[in-house]
Amino acid sequence: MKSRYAVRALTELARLERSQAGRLVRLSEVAERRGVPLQFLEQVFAALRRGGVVRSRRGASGGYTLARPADETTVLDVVVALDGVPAPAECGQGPCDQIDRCGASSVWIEAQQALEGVLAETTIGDLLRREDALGDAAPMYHI
Amino acid sequence: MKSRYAVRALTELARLERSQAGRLVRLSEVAERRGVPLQFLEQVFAALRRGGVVRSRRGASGGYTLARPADETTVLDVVVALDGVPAPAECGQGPCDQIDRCGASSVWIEAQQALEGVLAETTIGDLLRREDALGDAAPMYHI
DNA sequence: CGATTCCCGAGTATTCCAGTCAAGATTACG
DNA sequence: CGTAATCTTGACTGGAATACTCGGGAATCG
Repeated sequence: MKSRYAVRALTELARLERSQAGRLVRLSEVAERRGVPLQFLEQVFAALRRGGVVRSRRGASGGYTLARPADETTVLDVVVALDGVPAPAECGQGPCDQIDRCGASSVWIEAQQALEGVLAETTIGDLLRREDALGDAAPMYHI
Repeated sequence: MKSRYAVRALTELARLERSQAGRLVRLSEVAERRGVPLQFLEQVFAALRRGGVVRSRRGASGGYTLARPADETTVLDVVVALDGVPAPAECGQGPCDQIDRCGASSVWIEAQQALEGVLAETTIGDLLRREDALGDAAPMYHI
């Protein structure tokens, strides 16, 4: 949920980085462009920093930058940094005791792996390119 | 979350149905075997009935039965009946306005489709067979 | 120094979820 | 018919998570 904000913000960050190489990007700039409350973004980016997705420098003319190139930063990295690893397959805790022998749990595990697969194969760079393509061409199709 | 209880309960229901053809299954029976609070199961099965997954008859010697054969009842059916269709890709509501043109949203849509794919390909019958296999063979591997 | 920017912890208002309670409706069977 | 068994419904609750907000503190640059 908050991952969605993060992904969009990171895409914007990647775009700004591309146009002004070297310079750090202010959070207020991103917040304004995407219409997200600044103080909420601060909280999100703090978590992203702890997760090693972005790096920061503070003080005047400080800001954020991607820790790795946009094409090596996956959406899964972002989700893990924010919401923790998605675990719809908690086995070994309360509900899974001797009675059912984890046969029913296998679906959730497979589902989780499928989900992680998609998230791990998509990078921020991909999204930036997709956004560029949409911006050039069509009017907006609200799915 | 509550889908997990439902899937396990339905697996148990399928097993009981298999052994006593024709007879309806009491919820209290399922609840006891899986150690789930009865009144919670009632609530879950009410939703399953509205979703067309199970059928019921009330009164003495009433109970529940699968609406379709176990091999034609998918896990996706269950999840949809309980939590509604999983929609990590809400587009057209608040957060997705003109600024980002849904380029970033494509990941969530793909993720959702991958997840639905897995859930739609697994049936209650599959799970029952998996559980049987585990019961025969190994001690329990808590994943 | 002082402006700018990130950083952090606490606070809040709302929403969601697991589980409970109590009473009503329907059927079976004697 | 009457009674017991069983499903059906709806409201309710306590706790957790979520989406923010606020206010101040710390680093860095000019």
